[in-house]
Amino acid sequence: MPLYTASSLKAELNSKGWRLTPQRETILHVFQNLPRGNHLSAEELYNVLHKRDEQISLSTIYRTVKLMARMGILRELELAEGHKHYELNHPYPHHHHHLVCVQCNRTIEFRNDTILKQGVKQVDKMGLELIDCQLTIHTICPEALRRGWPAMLPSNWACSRAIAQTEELEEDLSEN
Amino acid sequence: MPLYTASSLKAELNSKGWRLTPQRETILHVFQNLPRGNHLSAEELYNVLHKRDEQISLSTIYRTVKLMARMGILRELELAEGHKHYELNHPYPHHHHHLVCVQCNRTIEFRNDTILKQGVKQVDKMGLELIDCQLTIHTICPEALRRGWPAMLPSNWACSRAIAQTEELEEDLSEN
DNA sequence: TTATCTGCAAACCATTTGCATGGCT
DNA sequence: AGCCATGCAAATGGTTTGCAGATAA
Repeated sequence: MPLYTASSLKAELNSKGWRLTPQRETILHVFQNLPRGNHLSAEELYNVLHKRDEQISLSTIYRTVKLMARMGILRELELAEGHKHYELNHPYPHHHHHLVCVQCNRTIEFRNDTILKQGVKQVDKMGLELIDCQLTIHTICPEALRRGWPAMLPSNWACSRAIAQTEELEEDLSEN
Repeated sequence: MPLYTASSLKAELNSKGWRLTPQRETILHVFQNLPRGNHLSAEELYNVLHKRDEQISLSTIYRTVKLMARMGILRELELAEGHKHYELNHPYPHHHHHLVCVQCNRTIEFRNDTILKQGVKQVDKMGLELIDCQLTIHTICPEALRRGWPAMLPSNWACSRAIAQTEELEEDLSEN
């Protein structure tokens, strides 16, 4: 299931003059063990590591995560939360895309093989190499629509999904 | 050709309790008159307006551009340059997607009707409303590949496309 | 008239960077 | 040994926000 073992990661890094460090290996493992559908921001990754007493500096996290994204190991997601998220770049058939509500920022994953095929076709046509291919669909959820969206009332309005999301977050935080 | 006239924009804004201001009208016009394939960051838009002596504050630009993106009038692009770009959200058949080189950040537009169709299908299936649908393909250009990419040497390496891009930029700047 | 909008300046905050130390190969 | 990587702290820079005055509706 893991796409990379320590040694295959090492080989790929070394082939470019880079090194396999404990930090890089640890970070890869975190992503490999992340339940499918989850993605982490740099800070979230930092916190996950802290709980495990495997402390890695934020700088290193930012550097590693960007390196791995450029290598095609991770995928960089821009999902409207104001910061980037990362996840393993799964190949077919686990490759997927994202749908984001512009009001509540809730993200929904979906698979669609046709899109990946079109991406590959496009890249082939131009003689390029594909690193990542992601469709992002911006929508408004039904609840927001019902309330008369678009209405930008960030301080005193949120659709029920956004509220549910906030409550979930607060529960997570209070668990510690 | 323009998707919105002053009055249709006004109608859409007013229907949500918002207002048509000279600033909003001006900003829409800038995007409507932008050659197809161009996109502007907030700061670029600010500079364009300054040259025309139609000064609008950066805050207003940020607020307007975000509002219009949430309304579906503009599209927010994340093209790896470290800041967001905006362009008119053209409907079919002018709808398009982007391809970005992870080394030189050069962006190439391409059209692919199949992808938009899949996006619409996906959203319909879930009973949602589509605001925007954009495929972003990350690649490495042939020049970067030839030089042994991936190799992260930001200070002393750039593929010829990146250099060409820089030169273009410098020419643009020296024209004033 | 009143709620929205603008402009300004200050605040924010995710991300980057310089540098000295540490550690792969 | 030599070069790459890490950690820390400071800097960066795009974007947001509070507030008072201006202005659509």
